[in-house]
Amino acid sequence: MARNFFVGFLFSRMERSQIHRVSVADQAAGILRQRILEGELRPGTPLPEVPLAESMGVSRNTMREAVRILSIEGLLKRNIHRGVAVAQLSLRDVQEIYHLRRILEISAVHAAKQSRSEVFQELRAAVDGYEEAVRSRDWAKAVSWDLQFHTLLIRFHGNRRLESFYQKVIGELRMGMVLVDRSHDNPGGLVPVHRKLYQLLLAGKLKQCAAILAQHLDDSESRLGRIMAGQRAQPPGLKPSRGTLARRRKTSIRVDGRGTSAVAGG
Amino acid sequence: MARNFFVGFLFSRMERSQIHRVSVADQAAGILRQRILEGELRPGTPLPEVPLAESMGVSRNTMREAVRILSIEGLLKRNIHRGVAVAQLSLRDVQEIYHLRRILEISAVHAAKQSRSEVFQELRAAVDGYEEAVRSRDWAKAVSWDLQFHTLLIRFHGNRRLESFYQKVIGELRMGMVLVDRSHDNPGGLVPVHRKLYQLLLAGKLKQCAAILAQHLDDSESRLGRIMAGQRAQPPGLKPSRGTLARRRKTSIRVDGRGTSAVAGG
DNA sequence: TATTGCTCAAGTGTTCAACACTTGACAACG
DNA sequence: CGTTGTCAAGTGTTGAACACTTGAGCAATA
Repeated sequence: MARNFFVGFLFSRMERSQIHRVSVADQAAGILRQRILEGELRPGTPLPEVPLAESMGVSRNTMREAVRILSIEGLLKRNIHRGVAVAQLSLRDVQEIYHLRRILEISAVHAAKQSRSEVFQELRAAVDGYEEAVRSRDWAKAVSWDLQFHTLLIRFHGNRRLESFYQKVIGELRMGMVLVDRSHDNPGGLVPVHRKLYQLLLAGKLKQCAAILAQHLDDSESRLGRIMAGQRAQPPGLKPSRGTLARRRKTSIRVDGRGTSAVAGG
Repeated sequence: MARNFFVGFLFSRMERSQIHRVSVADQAAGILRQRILEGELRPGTPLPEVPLAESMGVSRNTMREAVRILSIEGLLKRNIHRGVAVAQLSLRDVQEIYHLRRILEISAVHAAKQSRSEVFQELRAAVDGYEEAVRSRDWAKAVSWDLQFHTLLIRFHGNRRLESFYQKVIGELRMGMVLVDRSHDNPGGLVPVHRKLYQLLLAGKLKQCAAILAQHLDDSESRLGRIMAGQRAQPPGLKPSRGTLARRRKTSIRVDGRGTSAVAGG
């Protein structure tokens, strides 16, 4: 018994989660998620099961599990017997998501006082990283730091379920943002706002911080809404609606997306 | 064209959703979900894939899809290579869930004014149904009406994502509640509170309503917490912890659960 | 005695091949 | 011009198969 105590002490820091033990389906879902979130697979892109599975070197059943995961997350849309496609955010979706962000982030700011300081350190890092990314004109990274900042706000709630839900919602939003052409947008202007939010938070001026955050979210929403409205009317001579799923030709999946994607932060 | 108009008119009431077009995996997940939520399958119950699939007459792959769905919903817990089991709520989980309910329901009450009256009708029906169920001592139905009332509150947000998230969370809570023995609890006392909430809502006294709701949620949480704490110490002569998954013997699944389950409302 | 190593059964993770069914497109037809 | 077959492509589902992990029992060992 005494020996067991020492053994337990010595090995108490070994983390079980370090051991690479994730199912193939989860890994496939992860890869696909990354491709979608990075804009390699644009919204609306159909994803036939067989070539998709082959392109990743997994079986069709395993790929179906992966697809199931992502469709529950909202990144893919399944139409029964008609296949899956990368989900497309409507304007109403964007409104819903920003409505959620207002509820969750603002209440998070109000709950910020009793929290520990580690979150503040990470917030500071997010602001600095954001600024650095904008300075080097790395927009993909800038968006990441931007959303990271807001995700950290949610941490003030100290609620795992809420965090994962928020993460999922932000994922959807990010997917919707990839269709925004970077030339239309300059996310660099949002750095001062984030810095201001951080300073107010640090000073404990929560009401003021919440007010500015609300304004910030309103601005972001209307900006994204405008861009999406313009984007939707972009193909000038075409019919406005081609149905939800464009019928796929015999093309294999375009692993090369290489779009000029990304950037319209929040 | 004119013909098409008439045809469209004649068939406009035929609902696409009526046509039985749900995948088998979804149906299996639905059945399993129902069994869990009704307490037929208690928290901690291991669910081996093969007999489970056979008991529903579906293939193992299909059942794996169903299991995947429910594990994402949080109703099942998957341990890799060790099988799945009905999830068990910890006290921390309960705290988290009630924290969420406070955030979501109270802000919903505050957003209640600009909403339509149809929600009020349904709220009224929920209160009446609750009272009726308590009068006839049908506790399962009483819990349903109780949770239905709170779900309707969320409708004031008018946010589909939020509604489905709340639904999921309530599902988890309900699963946790099935281990509460009905003899320890009398949910009938909560009818007046619900009626009061409804009346305040109808009168537009939102702040007062929110205050009572907060109190109500606090009470429910501490009540459930007390019961769970007592429940956890229930098996007196046994070791307190047998690991997360009790190792299964060669028994087939007990399709007959027949526990004296349910009832500790919110 | 406590530890180590071995074996074995049970169960999960994953793949593969097959078939039924649905869908959309195209051509033949009235 | 609208309707009706026909057909290929793709999904939904099944069943069997095999590799691998896990836990438990049992013997060998120091």
